[in-house]
Amino acid sequence: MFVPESPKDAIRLQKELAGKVVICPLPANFRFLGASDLGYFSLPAGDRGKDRFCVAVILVFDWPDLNLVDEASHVASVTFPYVPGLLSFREVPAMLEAWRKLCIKPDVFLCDGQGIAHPRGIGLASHLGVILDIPTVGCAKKRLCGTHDELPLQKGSRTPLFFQGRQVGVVYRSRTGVKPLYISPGHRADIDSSVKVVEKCIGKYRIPEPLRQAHRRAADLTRKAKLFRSSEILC
DNA sequence: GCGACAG
DNA sequence: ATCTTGTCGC
Repeated sequence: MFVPESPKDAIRLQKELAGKVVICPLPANFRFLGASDLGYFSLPAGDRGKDRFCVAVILVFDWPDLNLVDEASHVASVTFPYVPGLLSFREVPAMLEAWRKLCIKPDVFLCDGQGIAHPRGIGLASHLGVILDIPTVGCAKKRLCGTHDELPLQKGSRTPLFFQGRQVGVVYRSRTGVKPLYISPGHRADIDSSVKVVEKCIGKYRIPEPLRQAHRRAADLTRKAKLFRSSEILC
């Protein structure tokens, strides 16, 4: 039951995995930070026009300089539908394949999605962290669940994100006037150290630099993969 | 029953 | 996420 057949099975598995999530400070010192993202594409009209694929990308940077030191990617077919709260079942499989291809395994991993700021306490970052048993941090561009006070427009401002009476993360304004980020621990991380890592990754833009670069790489590879597979079908 | 709803 | 052109603003 590694890959659930239905959303119902997925939720059952989530509740099981949620019990394995560990909340503790991230390593005080570490050498490599990983960041991942996915791109999706479908083939042009035709018999297989509805097939969906995804490209998972993982970038590894040295810390705290953030120079790119390794990279891996993997193309796979999408096997699970997008359901809010079940995103990890769509993205984790391809991510694990990309992880296998890395030469340098990062010490801390940044994910494009929620950590424990999730209805069942196990968003994408937590799920991946538990499966690989590595420290992960969730950094989402939108809120999935929870409530919070209004946030000042100045960059650097933050406010706790609460869910069911307890703090699950932080809403963080990475740049003045932009929409905030939703930061929460994934696995083997806590709220404070998660925010600190993300904070140190903010460059000139809203999205932390490692995730931003992973996103660009994923977009590039997705475009290439689509062209390649399209031309293969024509032959 | 009516909204909300990561990517 | 993805499909898509121009366009308002710093």
